[in-house]
Amino acid sequence: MKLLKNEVQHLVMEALETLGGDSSLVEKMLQASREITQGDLTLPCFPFAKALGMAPVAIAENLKDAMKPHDAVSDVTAVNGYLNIRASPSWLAKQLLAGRSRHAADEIRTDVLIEHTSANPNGPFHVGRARNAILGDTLVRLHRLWGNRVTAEYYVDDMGKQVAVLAWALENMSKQEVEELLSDRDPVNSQWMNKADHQRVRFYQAAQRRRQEGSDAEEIEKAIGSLVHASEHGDESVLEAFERAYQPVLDGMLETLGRLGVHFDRFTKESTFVVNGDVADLMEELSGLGINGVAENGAQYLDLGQRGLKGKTEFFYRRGDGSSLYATRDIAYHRWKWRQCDRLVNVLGEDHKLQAQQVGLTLVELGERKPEVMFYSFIKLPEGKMSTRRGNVVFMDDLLEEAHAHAKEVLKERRPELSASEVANIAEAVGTSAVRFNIVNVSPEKGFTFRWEDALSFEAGSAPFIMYSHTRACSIRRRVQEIDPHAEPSSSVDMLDEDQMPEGLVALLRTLAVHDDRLSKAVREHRPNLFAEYMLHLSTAYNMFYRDCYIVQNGQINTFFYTVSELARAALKGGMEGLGIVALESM
RNA sequence: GGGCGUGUAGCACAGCUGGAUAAUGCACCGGCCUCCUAAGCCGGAGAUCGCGGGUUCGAAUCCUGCCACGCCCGCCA
Repeated sequence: MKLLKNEVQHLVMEALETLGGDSSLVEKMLQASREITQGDLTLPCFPFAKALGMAPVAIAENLKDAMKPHDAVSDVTAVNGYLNIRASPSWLAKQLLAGRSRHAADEIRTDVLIEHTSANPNGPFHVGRARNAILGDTLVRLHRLWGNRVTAEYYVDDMGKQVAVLAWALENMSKQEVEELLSDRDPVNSQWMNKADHQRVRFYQAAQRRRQEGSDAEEIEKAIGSLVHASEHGDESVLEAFERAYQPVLDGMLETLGRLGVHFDRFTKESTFVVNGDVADLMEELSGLGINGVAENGAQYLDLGQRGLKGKTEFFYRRGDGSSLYATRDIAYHRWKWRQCDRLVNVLGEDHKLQAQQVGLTLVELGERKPEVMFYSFIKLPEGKMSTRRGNVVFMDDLLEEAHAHAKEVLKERRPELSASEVANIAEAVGTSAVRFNIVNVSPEKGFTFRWEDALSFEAGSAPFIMYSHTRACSIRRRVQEIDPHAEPSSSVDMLDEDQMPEGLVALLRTLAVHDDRLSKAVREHRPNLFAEYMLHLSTAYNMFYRDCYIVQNGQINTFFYTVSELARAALKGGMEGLGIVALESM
């Protein structure tokens, strides 16, 4: 609790100095209490024992007695060698009501560029890719909640083999031929028949099959090879043909993502840096580096082993034919990105770890900084790995439909009086929010197994749980305004005496007070799950407050409670937006 | 074979820059709707923190060995 720490750290330091202890350690050691029931800040006294020649238990006791009283502190205790400091709830309330709980502006807000998703535009968005989009978009939103200026960027892979296969198939195969080749597979869900990503992926899949099994596989390979070659040398007519092939697919994917609340500020095409010459310039510059090496056929690489890379140390950036590689273009892209931000973050699957290291080391070699990377591990199905080729994928479009349908069922049972359009609206919000939360709630580097029952769970620990708390706060506001249309939250209200404050109120005040502590950590360490956890705590705290503190009773409005409720409502709403959960006012 | 990551109640997940009785949810058991929405609240039970060593006053947390799982080790993207 930084709010409290700012206030009392010097008191703890002074108390420690009276015992002759090294107060410079206090800054680091005075930390949020692990046992929330014990207090808000805790100083473990063990590290001071040796220097003071005193038992930790005695140090804690002495510190307790030496601490000067302060408005912000309601209680200081010494337990088992820990000095526990509890914030005064009424002091907390005053700070919160006066808007002083936000971290000070000394924690700089910056320009951040976050690249995420960047999936190849060759087919519908599936759940396996969802982690990138949802984590990335959440990170974007959390940075914005914190106050940073953010550009969310999608790097479009508009050249190379995958797009070439798609373009070739659309040019050279008929719809009928495609369906014949794929006759052993499930047909396109009729609901998505007219969605270009679902339509065109069939061409891609059929072409893949012909490339592998067809009698003319060799010729096809040749044709595709020449397209790839042309695109890599910046042939604009080929690149334009590619774009005509993938753009409708990308649009379909973005429609799906939009339904999840995932949006981008900018799309940057990979070919940009080939066409504008940046890649050629870059390769020229790389070839002049001391760690440059040349293979027999003229291909070039950097020996990153000399810069500490383990395992395979040769990093190839130029083929024997002189063309660039994906990673080379990525480096050109990164230099371009660095010219427009202070902080650069990439969201990447764990399969990109080596490549990210190569790109990072090369950037350093060129005098640039490494980007920050949020890695996540893949989503798998209970049956095993997801694979487009084997056809065991869950499309995001289908998941969202399921989630919507499930929410609708729940809703019909709970709120039979709602109209069809209200039901549709709420079900969509609940369904998409639940899907997002299910993914964002787990730590990115942990493996994730997609289970329908988890994705569609609406109970405690889910997005609807948070949404529900928020609607309660909204409902209360509506009631207050019905009673008195001019009712306003007020920062100058009579508060309850500290000893009369109910448990739920105190819990809520304490939770609101640590909002920025948790947000700043989530943003700094790119760990959205930490903030998701906070939002669950906040919702629980609001529910306790709701239980203990009647804002409207016998037609009378309790302005203090109402003010606290409104603070919580704002925090809930802001936090929900930060997580991409739809903040409904009624559900 | 080498590199990186993960391993915490039946399941899922937090805590990991060393500190108290390892937090939370699901499932399980028991209570709460004449009272601001019960998608809620209260209580109960459930954990050799993968296994073995080491460092330390103190280890889920740090070091080391082993085991299991994932990812990578293309002049692919």
